[in-house]
Amino acid sequence: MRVKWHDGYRTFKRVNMSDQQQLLDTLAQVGRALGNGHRLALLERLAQGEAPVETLATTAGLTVGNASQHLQQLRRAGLVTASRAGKQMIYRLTDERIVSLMGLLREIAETNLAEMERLVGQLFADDDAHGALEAVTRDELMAGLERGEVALLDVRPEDEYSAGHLPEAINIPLPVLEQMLERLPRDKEIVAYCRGPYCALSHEAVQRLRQLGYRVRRFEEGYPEWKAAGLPVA
Amino acid sequence: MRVKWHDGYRTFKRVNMSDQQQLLDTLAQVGRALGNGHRLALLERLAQGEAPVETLATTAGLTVGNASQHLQQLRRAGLVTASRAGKQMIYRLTDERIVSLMGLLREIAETNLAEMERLVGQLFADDDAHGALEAVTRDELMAGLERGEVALLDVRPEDEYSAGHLPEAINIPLPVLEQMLERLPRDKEIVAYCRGPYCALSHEAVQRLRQLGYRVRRFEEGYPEWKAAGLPVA
DNA sequence: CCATCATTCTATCGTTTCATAGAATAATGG
DNA sequence: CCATTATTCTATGAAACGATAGAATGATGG
Repeated sequence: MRVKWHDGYRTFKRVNMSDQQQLLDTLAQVGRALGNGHRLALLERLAQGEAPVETLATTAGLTVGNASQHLQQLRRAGLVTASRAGKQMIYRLTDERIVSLMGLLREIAETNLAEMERLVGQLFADDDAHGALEAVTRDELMAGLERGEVALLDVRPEDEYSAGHLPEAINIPLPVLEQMLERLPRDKEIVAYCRGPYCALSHEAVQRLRQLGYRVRRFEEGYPEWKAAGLPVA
Repeated sequence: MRVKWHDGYRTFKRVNMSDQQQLLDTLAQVGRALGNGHRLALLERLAQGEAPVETLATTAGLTVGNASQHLQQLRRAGLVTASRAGKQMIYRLTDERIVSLMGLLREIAETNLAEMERLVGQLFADDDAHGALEAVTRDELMAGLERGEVALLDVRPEDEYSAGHLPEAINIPLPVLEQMLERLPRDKEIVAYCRGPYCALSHEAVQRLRQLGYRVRRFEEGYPEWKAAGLPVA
């Protein structure tokens, strides 16, 4: 029973292999897809919404060719699909649960890896320097919105915002923040969010706005987590 | 800022790398740990309960030396910890959530990989041959136990059973199944379970018991999933 | 202290992964 | 049909991974 597979090596190894081990090997293929920082960056971008290769390459800081290769690998692992739209190939996540998978991976890593704690600490160091800027939790945010006490600020690029965002959120991409301050109300607390817990955009936005005298905090999650939790999006 | 790391290559690459990418790279380390079938087999065994290296090596079908290396890798990824007990090193999962992580990985793979479907189909082919032997769901099982209509059979090796098992379960390791039939009631339906959805032990047990005329089905999950769901264990 | 047992460490070899550059393919608009 | 644009494919070299065998370490029990 020689099963045709992606390459000769595996074909050889899989001969006479228990169903069990074959299943685990196939699962491992999915694990391997998560085993590279650049691919995780691509997945994080895809969690914001579908996108063509060039966009993905740019946000992940890769050459187009290299990004394409990583995307093929994600495709073989069943994590993304692609469809053609004119000259462009549009990639998207196959499954809403992939966001949960990455979230769980993150939580486990944060709990059990010292290195992780160090890096997260570093990411939050600037916040602390400005005086205990705790991130806003989901419940807090929802309560604040309910009472009309907070304004939501989405600092992601415009294309990610328009692919989906939190209800009522105002979009000011970080690079043009200072040029569009008139969009922000001065009488409410501002809560900034971006791509997820590790996305630096909202950290940066909070720092810059505080320097300008705004009352502003960071939402501890991002758009993908909000959406994956089944909460309403626009 | 040259951070000391596991090897020279990474140290070099990480210079001037964004916090962002460093975090994703560290996460990727956890992903990579899940990217090998043998390591997944080790994790599956560890989900049954802590064990020394030799036991782990045997159940995963590895040499002791090789198993040790894989375990080091899992340790570096923060997925397992080890402690010495006399001459032996006892390994265990660091976190209950790792079972959920593997479950989610499995669900996503099953939905999105054709190869996965094929292999699962193969695993279930024998059941179907004997006439639509649907696996028992968790709810069904709980209802059946409640009404006292089913007897639970744990076909895992004795050491895994004694590390924890479903309440009221009778343990008959598969290799000695025929020698211990007197432990099984003949007036109830028997539900067999083992290590998890892909574990072949309960499949095999069901086939052999049906040949002997027992009314018997398979539980669709295993001990780790039951425990991870917060249900009572003995 | 020595012999034993369990495990880890080290060196090695073959295979795989990753990034790069450049060729090939596919759709579009003249 | 040709030039352009977007993407994928192919070949290459450097680094990492995985399995093996044998040496080294660490705890135990005489």
